[in-house]
Amino acid sequence: MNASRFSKLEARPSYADEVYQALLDAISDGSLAPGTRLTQEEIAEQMNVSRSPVLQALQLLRKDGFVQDAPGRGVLVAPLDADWTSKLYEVRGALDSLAARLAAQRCFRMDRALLDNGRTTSASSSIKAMIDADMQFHLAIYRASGNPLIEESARLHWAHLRRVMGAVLMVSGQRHAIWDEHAAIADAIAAGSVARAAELTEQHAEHARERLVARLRIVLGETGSSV
Amino acid sequence: MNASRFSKLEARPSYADEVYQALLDAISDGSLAPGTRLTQEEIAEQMNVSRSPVLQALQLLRKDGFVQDAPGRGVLVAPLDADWTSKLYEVRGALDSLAARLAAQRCFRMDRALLDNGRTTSASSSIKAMIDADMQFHLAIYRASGNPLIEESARLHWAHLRRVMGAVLMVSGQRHAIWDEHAAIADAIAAGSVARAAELTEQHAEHARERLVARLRIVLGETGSSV
DNA sequence: ATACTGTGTTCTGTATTCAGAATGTAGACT
DNA sequence: AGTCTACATTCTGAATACAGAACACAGTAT
Repeated sequence: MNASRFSKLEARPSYADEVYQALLDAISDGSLAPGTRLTQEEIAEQMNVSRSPVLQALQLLRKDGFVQDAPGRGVLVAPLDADWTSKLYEVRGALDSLAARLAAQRCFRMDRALLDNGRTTSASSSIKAMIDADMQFHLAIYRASGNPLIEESARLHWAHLRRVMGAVLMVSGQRHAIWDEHAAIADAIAAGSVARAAELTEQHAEHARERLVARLRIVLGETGSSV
Repeated sequence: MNASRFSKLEARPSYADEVYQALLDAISDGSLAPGTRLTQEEIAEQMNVSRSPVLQALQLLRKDGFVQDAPGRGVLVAPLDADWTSKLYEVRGALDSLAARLAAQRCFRMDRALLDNGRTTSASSSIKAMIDADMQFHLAIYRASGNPLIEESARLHWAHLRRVMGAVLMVSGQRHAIWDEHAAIADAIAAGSVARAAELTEQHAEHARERLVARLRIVLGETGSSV
């Protein structure tokens, strides 16, 4: 068997991984609402597996902060928390800024389609498409940074943010402002302006944080900020 | 039962958590050398539990990058990797810088004992004590930042770094330079000099990165840098 | 009526069993 | 001798079985 004519078939992901992904998706896109009670048996039955892989998946999700231990009765899809989200944005801002700096050092030229696509989706399409375009833009920068750890962390952050974004239903006017900022960031990176790219990115994260957290507080019926 | 005379007994951590911690400690402090093969049965027997909690613990550790899937035969304690470590330091630097900025905004006055303690340990004591003092210094800043997510991420980073630090056996001269930098950072934070604290911290992380990664490459017998 | 206690139900985490995949080894064949 | 195949071994991940903790409810005593 010298002729390597056969394509490698990728290893089947374990059930535990699949359950993890399925739950993560459902939680991120809001189809599992914050506060929902989950039991291992329920999930196991619905996905046609035993409780073992479900248990493992839930442990992973707990570590990531997507579910909490409910008092005694199963686990809870983590409720939305404005303070926590605000702090998550702080971390994300630092990471985004780092990624922008690194990408600018390489004068990364982003595919303009990402920007164009973002603008068009922000005008018309669904919330989901808007969030997705947003994420794709930032993911491109993470990848361009050459540091895979950034994307790894950011993926988790974005899963959390998707949840919040979906819940607060940003209006398209705000979305437009976002893509102006995106364009400026892309230009700075392509021009190799390291400091400027970092600064714009930090401001962008800060703006996004303010917009999002303020709206989240309204949705949650919170009165003031404790942070 | 109105008199609350009884101290709450804390919930017993699950076996899975305990196995996770025990393995994490052993890997971080080097008693489980990089490249060591681990089997679930071995661990289970040594810790007097069944394979179930061990499996869960290993999944967690795999997600954190402390172990890898060995080809077909068990898992492997992750080998040290200079490039990867370098990138980890990039992320840590960004987070440290953020923490320093936030701590400086609050003019956090650090307990001088941490600094004094660091200097004395760097002169005489064991490697372990030196690393510990280093970590305690940075942990204090993370806590002072008021953003618990920073400490959460950083704990993982430090577990990785402890491994590397232990492996390269820094000489005490370098250690001394570190505590000069620490003192300067603490001063800047206490003075509320946000920008300066951030800058010093970033430089500190960069220095530490260069020192550590260079030594690691020597230990690993690598020739050049691909980053 | 109210407060307390005992019991049933529910759900988790751990142990145990089971089935499948990968490696190593011995033997057969050229 | 070298190579291929069949089998034994080893190890994992999933399924099942088991024991203990937490809540809910009912019944009893005051």
